[in-house]
Amino acid sequence: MRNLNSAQIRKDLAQFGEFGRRGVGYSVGDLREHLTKILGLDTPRRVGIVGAGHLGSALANYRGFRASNFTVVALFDNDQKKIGRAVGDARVRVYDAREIARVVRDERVDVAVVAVPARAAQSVLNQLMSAGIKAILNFAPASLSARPGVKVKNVDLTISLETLSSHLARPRAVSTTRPRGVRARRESGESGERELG
Amino acid sequence: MRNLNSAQIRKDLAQFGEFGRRGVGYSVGDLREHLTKILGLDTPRRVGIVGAGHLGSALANYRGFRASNFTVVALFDNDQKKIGRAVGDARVRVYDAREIARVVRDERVDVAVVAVPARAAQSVLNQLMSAGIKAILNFAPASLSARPGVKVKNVDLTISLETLSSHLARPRAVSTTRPRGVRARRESGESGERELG
DNA sequence: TAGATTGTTAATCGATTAACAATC
DNA sequence: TAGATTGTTAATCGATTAACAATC
Repeated sequence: MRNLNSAQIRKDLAQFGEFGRRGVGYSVGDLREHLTKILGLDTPRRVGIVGAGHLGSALANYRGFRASNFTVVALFDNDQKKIGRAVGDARVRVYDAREIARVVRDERVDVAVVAVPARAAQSVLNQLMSAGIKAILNFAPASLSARPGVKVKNVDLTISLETLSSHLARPRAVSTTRPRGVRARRESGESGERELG
Repeated sequence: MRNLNSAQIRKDLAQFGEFGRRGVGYSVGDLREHLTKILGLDTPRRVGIVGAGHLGSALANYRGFRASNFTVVALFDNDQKKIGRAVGDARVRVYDAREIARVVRDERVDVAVVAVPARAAQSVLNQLMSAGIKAILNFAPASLSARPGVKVKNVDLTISLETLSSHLARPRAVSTTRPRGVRARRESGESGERELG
């Protein structure tokens, strides 16, 4: 966890303009509005999910989106048994994956999610790029190549677990209330070679 | 994307010991082995997933774990209809969530995944901590409080989408092959005020 | 004017890169 | 010895923090 201080926050905010008034402060409402806009969170986004398996279905029903500007407007699959059905509580129906281009246009999909098996992921990405999608969240454990101008963000669940694993491997990262004397310092291996101070 | 150079890699590696031989180089095999160990990826980890809904089921069947040291050994749910069943291709059966402590012990679970609705997440986390779990991956859109020594890593799918959204908001991040003359520089708003050089 | 808080410049700190001695 | 490549020190760069003038 990194700590911030007031100077840094003031400086960072000033990068984007003068939002505050000297001697008075910042207007919370205005600041929130500005930041939302800067981060591109003011525009509602329409999400299309490719793959109506467990993961795709979970995402279509994900409650975390409720408070955000993201709405899932389409699910795609190539399994005829799933096409036309609704998934869970989601209002959205499953479209044939061959109709990606048409549905993206009709439903004005902004952002796509790839939730298909790894072997199908690149092909799906290609279809999405052809359909004009510029922002894609990829859950498939595959490294995909996108053309310039298209942003692919990979969510690799293995990597998430691996960072936890390194925590288990190094229990010295655990916080302690023991005073940091010579002994503690030596154990943690922190710049013990500093001679002054 | 950050670039690394050889000096930095040498320095970083040297932090953990002398893995190379001057004049010769690094042994790829040895280096890989060392790094795997340093990152704590040498020990097989046994994963327990709480919540056998769409997300939990997706994770239990996630192919990305195949090449890793993670094995899903238990699924938990409080839905009697699910308990005792297998989920998808996964060999693992669903246990009663009330048995978390016992199963964690019997199955030697190292790492837990929380894939339950937000309202149940803190309570599940508490159970996992009581059972002695020290590393938890949380998918619920809730900010949980863990006691010191317990590492909770949150995977917030909304945040992942939001970073994509900011890409859509700022198309100037798109790479271009156009030579970076005065015009291009002014557009991208990069330190144009530098006067020397 | 006194007090408060921003925007901004100057000082500090840490991380990256360059340079080079040590080693094979 | 000449060539190559590491480990490590010195130089550079950028980011964070401190200080302060501008403003209300």
